[in-house]
Amino acid sequence: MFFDYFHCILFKYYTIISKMAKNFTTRKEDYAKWYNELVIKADLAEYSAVRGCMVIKPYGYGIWETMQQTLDRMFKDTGHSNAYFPIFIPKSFFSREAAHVEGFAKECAVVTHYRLKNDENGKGIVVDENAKLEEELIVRPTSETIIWDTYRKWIQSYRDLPLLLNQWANVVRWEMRTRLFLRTTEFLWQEGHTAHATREEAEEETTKMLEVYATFAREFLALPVWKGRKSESEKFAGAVETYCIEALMQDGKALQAGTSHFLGQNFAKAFDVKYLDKENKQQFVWATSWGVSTRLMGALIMAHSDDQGLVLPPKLAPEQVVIVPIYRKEEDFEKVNEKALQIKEELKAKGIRVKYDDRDTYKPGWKFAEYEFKGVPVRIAIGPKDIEKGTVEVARRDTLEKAFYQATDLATKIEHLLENIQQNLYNKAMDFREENTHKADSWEEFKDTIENRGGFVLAHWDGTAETEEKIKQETKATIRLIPLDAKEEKGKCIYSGNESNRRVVFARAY
RNA sequence: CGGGGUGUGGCGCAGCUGGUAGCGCACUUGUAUGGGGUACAAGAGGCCGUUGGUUCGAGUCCAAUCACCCCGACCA
Repeated sequence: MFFDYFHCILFKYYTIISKMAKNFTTRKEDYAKWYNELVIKADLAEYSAVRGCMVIKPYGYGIWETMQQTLDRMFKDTGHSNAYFPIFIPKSFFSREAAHVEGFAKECAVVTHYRLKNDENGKGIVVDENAKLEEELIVRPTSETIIWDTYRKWIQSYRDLPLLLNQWANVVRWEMRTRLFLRTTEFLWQEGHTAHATREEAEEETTKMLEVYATFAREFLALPVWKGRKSESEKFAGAVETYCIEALMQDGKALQAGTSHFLGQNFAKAFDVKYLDKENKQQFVWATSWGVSTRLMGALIMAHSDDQGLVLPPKLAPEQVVIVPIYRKEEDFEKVNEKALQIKEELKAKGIRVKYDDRDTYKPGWKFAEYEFKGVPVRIAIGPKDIEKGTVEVARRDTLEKAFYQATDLATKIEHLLENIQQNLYNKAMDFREENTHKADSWEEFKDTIENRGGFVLAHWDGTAETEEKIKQETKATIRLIPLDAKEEKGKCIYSGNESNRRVVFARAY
C-alpha cells in the first residue's frame, strides 16, 4: 500500500521533470540569473566587500559541513589523516616546478609588505614602504610546493611510506571572472597529498581517490558522473596524468566536480624528496594529489534545483524534515504543539535531522514557501484537523506532492520517504544525463549537437592538441575527459578525419 | 584587457524636455487573521557613487573619476 503510493507518483513526477528540463534548456540565457537568485534566496551565500570573494551563510555552510564530514570519513576509511600547512608560500618554492608555476603564475595574490602606518600627509592608513619583505609570499592557489618542501624532511626510508595526508583549507586564485560557488577568488576545499615508494602504488592511489569522489557524488550528491582522464592540455599544472569526474548541469553544460592527479616524480625531483629502499639505494618518491572544493555546492544547486528554489538530497540536507504547526486558537496550539513535539522526538530517535518551526512570528504559508526555497526534502504540517483524524500532511520537495499520512509509525514512513527522495533525485539526474548524451560522427553533426542540444557529445578525436584547440575555438566545446571504461572502437576524428581508437567526451563547460 | 550596461532608503526599481526625492518589498506599532508568502491603518528610514563644470536653481545637462554587473580572453 505504502509503496504503491510511491509508484503512482513516480509516473507523475517524470512528466514534471521532463517539462522542467526542457524549460531550463530553452532559456539558457536566463540560467545565470536563475542560479544567482537561487543562491541568494535559498540563503546559501552572497558576494562580500572583497572582489570575487563570497560569504557562505550559515545555511549554505551547513550543507558544506555535511559534505566535509562525509568526505572526511571516506578519507579516513581509506587510510588518510588530516594535517595543516601554511597559507603563505615563499615565491622561490613556487617556481621550483616549471609547469606548476607556469600554470598558476597569472592568478596569484602576492604579499609584499607586512606593516601599515598612518600617512604623514593625512591620507589615512598606507603601506609602510620600510616594511617590504625580502622575499614575496604567495597566497596558496594550491599547496603542492609547501607540502613537498615539508615532505623532504619527513621522508628518509621506505618505512616512512606511504605518506597519506589531507588538508582542509582555503585557497586563493585571482580569476578574472567569478561566480558564486563555481569560481570565487577564495574557495574552501580539501587537498590530499600522498607519497609512495612505487609508481604502481601512486597510480593506484590516484584511481582509488577518483573512485571515492565518484561514490560520494553518486550516493550523497545524487549525481551521476563520468570518470576519466584529462587530455594533455587540460591537465593539472605539474601532473603526469589528471583524472576527473564530470557532471552535467541542467543547462547542458558540464562541470568538473573533482580531480585526482598522478604527479609522477615531478615534485619529488623539484623538492628533492628521496628515500632509501630495501637495497639501500636512493629513490625519488612517487606522488599524487586530489581535491574537491566548494564548487560541489554549485554542482548540487545546478543539478537538482527548480524554479521554486533549491532541492537538496536528503543525505546532505542540514534539515531533512521540517514540522510546521497550524493553529488558530490558543487551545488548538496546545494540542498541535504536543503532537508536533512527539513526532519530532520520534524522528530524532531514528536519526533524522528534524526542525520544528514553532515561531509564531511567521505564518504557515510563509514558512512553506521559505522551506521550499531552502530545499528541505520533507515538510510535515500538523493542524487541528489532523489531531481529530490522526493524520499529518506530508509534502515532498522533489515532486512538490502532498499527501496525508496516518500518524502511526510515522518515523518509519518518513525514513522510507527520505530514501525514496534521495534515489529519485539520482534517477532524475541520470535520466537527464542519458537524454543529453549524444554521439556525433561528423563535423556538421558535432557542431549542430553542441550548439543546439548541449550536453555531452561522444566523438572520435585524433589525439592531437592542435585538433583539440581548433575544436575549442570553433565550438567552445572542450574534451572533458577520456572515459576510463571506454570501449575500443575504430573511427575517424570528427575534425581531422584521422584514425581514432575510442570516443572521448566533449562538452561546453563551466 | 576588449565590447555592452548599471550606480537613487536594507533589497528591487521609477524619476521625460532642469523647479521642494517617489513606488514596491522588507522593517516598527496596532487590530483582525492563521491548512500555500494575510488584510487594513499608522510610522521610521535617502549628501541620488565621487569630484569638478554649466545654471538663479542639477538626481536630471557636460566632463573626469571610482565601483559593480553582463558577454569574451583566463580558470576548479
